Amino acid sequence: MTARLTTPSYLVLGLVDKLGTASPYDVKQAAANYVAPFWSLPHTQVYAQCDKLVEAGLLRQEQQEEGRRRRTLTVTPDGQDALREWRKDPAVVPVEARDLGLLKLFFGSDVADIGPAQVDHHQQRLDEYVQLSKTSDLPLGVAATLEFGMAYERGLVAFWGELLKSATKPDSETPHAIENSVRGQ
Amino acid sequence: MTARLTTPSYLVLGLVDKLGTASPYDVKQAAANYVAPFWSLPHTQVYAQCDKLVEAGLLRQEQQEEGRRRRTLTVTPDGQDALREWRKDPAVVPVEARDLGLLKLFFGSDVADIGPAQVDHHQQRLDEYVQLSKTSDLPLGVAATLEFGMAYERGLVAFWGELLKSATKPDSETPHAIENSVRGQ
DNA sequence: GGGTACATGTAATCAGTTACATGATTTA
DNA sequence: TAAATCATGTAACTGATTACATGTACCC
Repeated sequence: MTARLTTPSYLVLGLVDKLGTASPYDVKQAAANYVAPFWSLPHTQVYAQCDKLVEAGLLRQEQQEEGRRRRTLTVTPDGQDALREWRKDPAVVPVEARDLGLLKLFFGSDVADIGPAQVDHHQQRLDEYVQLSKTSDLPLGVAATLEFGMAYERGLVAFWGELLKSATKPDSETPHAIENSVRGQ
Repeated sequence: MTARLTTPSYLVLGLVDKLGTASPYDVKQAAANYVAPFWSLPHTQVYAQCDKLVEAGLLRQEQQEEGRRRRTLTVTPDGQDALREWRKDPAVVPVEARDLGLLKLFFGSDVADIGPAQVDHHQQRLDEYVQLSKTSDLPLGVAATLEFGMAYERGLVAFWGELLKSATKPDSETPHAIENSVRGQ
């Protein structure tokens, strides 16, 4: 209880909970596979958070004395409580887009310069999500976040695509053309 | 040239450029008014970046010796070059959503617990953007980012709203219901 | 036997936030 | 003249990244 828990803490705690029993490495893998697109963290963070959670009594740890000295982590009852509390807490933390492309656009970048790469990028991510969403038996929450991801990428593909279109036809450069296209997507 | 420039550096540089001549305080104000919703930074950051940019020769600084010791900043030709380069660079830096609500959803939060606050929050931000977008004579880039912001908030209102709807009618809890509603927005 | 992926860490650094601090103008 | 806001900073901290390091198991 000494150390304050941050979102990455709960991310690790939640993943261990999801996995049942897991080594930090398993957590790292799970993070890379499931949450990476919308909340990634390097393996050093995973290890750091595991230590913190063990110290706080939210994770129980057993370590092999030999060989790879693999650690095995399990969520303790205290950990379960903490996780339940966290899940229930409706407090909204405002998120900032912090999109570099958007910022450049704000500062007057030429859409012809940066637009095409944006479209490519978001189309590619969209394709990945669509592929992932075809996996059967996804838990509801996971499916929902994937749906969100797809809607988001679709929106961005449309946003940049539409900007490009109106940039090449300078006479139709009205903001409303953009708005409608994004909304309509 | 010694210190590496980060996105906040360019944000400050870009704002000074936009303002023509500005004190760090002006930059702080401009940041709060224009870019805050999607890329905010505290005033200490503004001052730190100004120092860095002056040292790098991208900003020129004149300081009053008396009174409020106000600093006046202008973008140097080198600064203009750096800014132009930056604006042109199409490199895409992937953004992570890092949305706490989404993460909780991923870990199985009950939509009834966290959904309503999400809807309220995003609706409120949407209203703010709509209000802002009514300002006349917005530069094209600014208008475009605002349009993006509105599309984003609209999407999130729809996303959580739809989740809430399907959560209360358990028999229609198919992912497709969610997908269609978000997409259709 | 040698390369690759597994698994785990440490140490240094850094960007960014929070808290604290202060004096200068303006306005009621 | 007192309060509010203007304008500028310093210092401490901390969450997180980057770079470095190392030994284990598996597969060809």
